[in-house]
Amino acid sequence: MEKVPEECRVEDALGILVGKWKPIILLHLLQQGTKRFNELKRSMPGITQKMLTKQLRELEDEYIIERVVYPEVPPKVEYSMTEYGRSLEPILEAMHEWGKKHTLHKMEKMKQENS
Amino acid sequence: MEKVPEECRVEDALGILVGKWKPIILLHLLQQGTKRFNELKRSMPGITQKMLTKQLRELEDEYIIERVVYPEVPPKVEYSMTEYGRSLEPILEAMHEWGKKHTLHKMEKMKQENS
DNA sequence: CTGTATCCGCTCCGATACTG
DNA sequence: CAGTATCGGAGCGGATACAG
Repeated sequence: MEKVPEECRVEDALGILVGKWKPIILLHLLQQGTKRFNELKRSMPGITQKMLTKQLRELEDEYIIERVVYPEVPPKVEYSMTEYGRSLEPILEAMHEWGKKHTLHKMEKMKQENS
Repeated sequence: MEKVPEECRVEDALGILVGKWKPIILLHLLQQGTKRFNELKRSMPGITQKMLTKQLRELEDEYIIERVVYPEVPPKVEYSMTEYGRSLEPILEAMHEWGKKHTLHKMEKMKQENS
């Protein structure tokens, strides 16, 4: 119960999840642990190297994922969720569940309107 | 326990929350119930009429908020959360809490890196 | 009071080519 | 293998003017 509404921090979480490929990247890393750059790329048909790199960098900058470079030839880079990043999992799960329901809910509503 | 990863619906929820002013609009309507267009506008310094209209329409299209027009002169339009829209509240709350922690977490990390 | 209509800069994202 | 560089289109959001 607050007299003065606390400042809204929803955007801080939102900003991290926003990006065409970020939720799916996080899903892969959460479900399958450590993955190499090309493994991720192969598991996301349609993504370009540029976009994968960009989204991974942004998640890394927020300490959500970790990037480990192995100084080998050919190069090998592994990505994984940080312990901290895993704290997003309940939110992603909640959004996924809500999203599923919403898809159905919207179909219902639109059927009603077109009758 | 699923063999085949279920299709990701995080985006469906994400898409609804994305928009520069949407979280703050939802916050106002959740905390303060029904509000008129200009009440909302006054409570969001910086927003333009065009943007407020646009974001409200998008939320309405997703059945998250309800728009009631009173056929008066001057016009009177009231906005409120739908019952359905309120199902987003736990997610918004979770994102808000996570966002607060993230702000602190990031400050810590950046302090470490600059030392 | 509650909107529309325009114009316009900016960022996101895709396509493509190149590199160590 | 894992990137970087460049170009270009599309859409978001701001400023401003107009309308019922």
